[in-house]
Amino acid sequence: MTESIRVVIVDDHSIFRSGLRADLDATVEVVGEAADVPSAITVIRETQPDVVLLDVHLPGGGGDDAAGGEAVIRGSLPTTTTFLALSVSDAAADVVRVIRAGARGYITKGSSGIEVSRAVHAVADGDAVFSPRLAGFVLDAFGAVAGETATATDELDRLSAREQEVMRLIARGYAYKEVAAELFISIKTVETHVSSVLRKLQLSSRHELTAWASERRLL
Amino acid sequence: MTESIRVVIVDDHSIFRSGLRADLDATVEVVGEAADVPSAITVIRETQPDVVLLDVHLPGGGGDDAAGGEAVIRGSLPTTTTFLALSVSDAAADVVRVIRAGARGYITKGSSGIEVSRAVHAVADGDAVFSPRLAGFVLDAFGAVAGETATATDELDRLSAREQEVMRLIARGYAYKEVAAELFISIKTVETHVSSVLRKLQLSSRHELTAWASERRLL
DNA sequence: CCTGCCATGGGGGGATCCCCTGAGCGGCCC
DNA sequence: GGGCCGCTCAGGGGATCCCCCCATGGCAGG
Repeated sequence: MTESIRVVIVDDHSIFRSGLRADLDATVEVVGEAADVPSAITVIRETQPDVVLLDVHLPGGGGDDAAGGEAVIRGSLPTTTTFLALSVSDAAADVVRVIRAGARGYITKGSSGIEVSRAVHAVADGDAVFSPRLAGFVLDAFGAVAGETATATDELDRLSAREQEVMRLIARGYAYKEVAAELFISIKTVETHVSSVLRKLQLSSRHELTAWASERRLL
Repeated sequence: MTESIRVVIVDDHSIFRSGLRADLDATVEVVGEAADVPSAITVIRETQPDVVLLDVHLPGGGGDDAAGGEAVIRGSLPTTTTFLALSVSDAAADVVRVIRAGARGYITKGSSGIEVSRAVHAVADGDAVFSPRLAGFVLDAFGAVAGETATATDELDRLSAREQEVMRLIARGYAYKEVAAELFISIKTVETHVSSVLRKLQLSSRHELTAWASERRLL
């Protein structure tokens, strides 16, 4: 940890590479640079850096899809390589794509050298790092994954245990007779339960019930 | 940024607080400590720290729900306060809960003082930081959010423009005649489109269609 | 003991869904 | 010009959905 961290900078602007190289502090050693995807792969293979600083808008992805770069680089290298994405953009689509391509962090180019150095250390340790404007987005998205499940409890416990069973099956698209077969009860009983569920949740059809359950991730 | 960052440590183990205070580097100034939720609120109000280092498993949440603490603290303070969660646990449920409570980062107690210092600086700048074991989890969850949206395009463009229109309305729970009124076409035409959609997507009912669209966040 | 809630079941009926067959019209491509 | 496809519309029919009425038995609370 006290040793310097070896990084490779991949960016198509040489001035930006120089600036980054100058601003990174003493604990980060730049062992290579590349301006495009093919040379990046070569440099990374040769130098085996701890972290790759990767510009999001690399040319070479082929046409308007200016961002196939990460995936290509990623797919051409051992998974042990760690990426930290640099971008002028804070668009949601860019963030998602880069993260899916395997980057462990995403910071904007407005960051100072000290901030970049800190982020480099963090991802070298395996941490995930996101710049301020992106952090909110990522956290919101993450929280949403399991989030609404919590608030649904309030309305959900107004249903009896049996009604909840029926509700889940109905919301998944089961027909009444399928629910009946699944729970070993009569179709008429299923109808009674569904009516109760719709009344208690103030819904008017099984379609709305599906949407309701879907929003709350009860499926 | 070159000034020291003022932090408050909230943890029910005094030895851990002392260790953390000793291990944090010179750029971080500990201006207060607390061992439980009520005193934490008081201390934070008085000292107005830049960052609050918060133990996840604080007692005082009331009974087995050992984690209501963050929400209580969070709800009692201005939203400008930034939280960094510390935990021995890397359970998914803990992470989700803490993030939803408003923490900007989550690191494990196995981290060194240097690592904690670095994380404190990061969240003070507005970054989001996650420890190695948690990073993978968070990134996976995040990627999943928008991941399926991308792959849905493949199946989605097999539908004609009109079919997609009808599909979206149907998936939202519109009745056939409502779709017909919305699109100024006959109910029979709607039926035809729905049949095509179901056939092309290999589904058998509008309920499954709702679930299909919901999973891909097309609503 | 009576009232309320829950789970179970039934009859009936109108609305809706889903599929079948069939058809006309306009555009695109070879 | 002749297929091929998409958009439009129609009739009919069986299955399903959702509501109305109703009843029985169990179980908890006032």
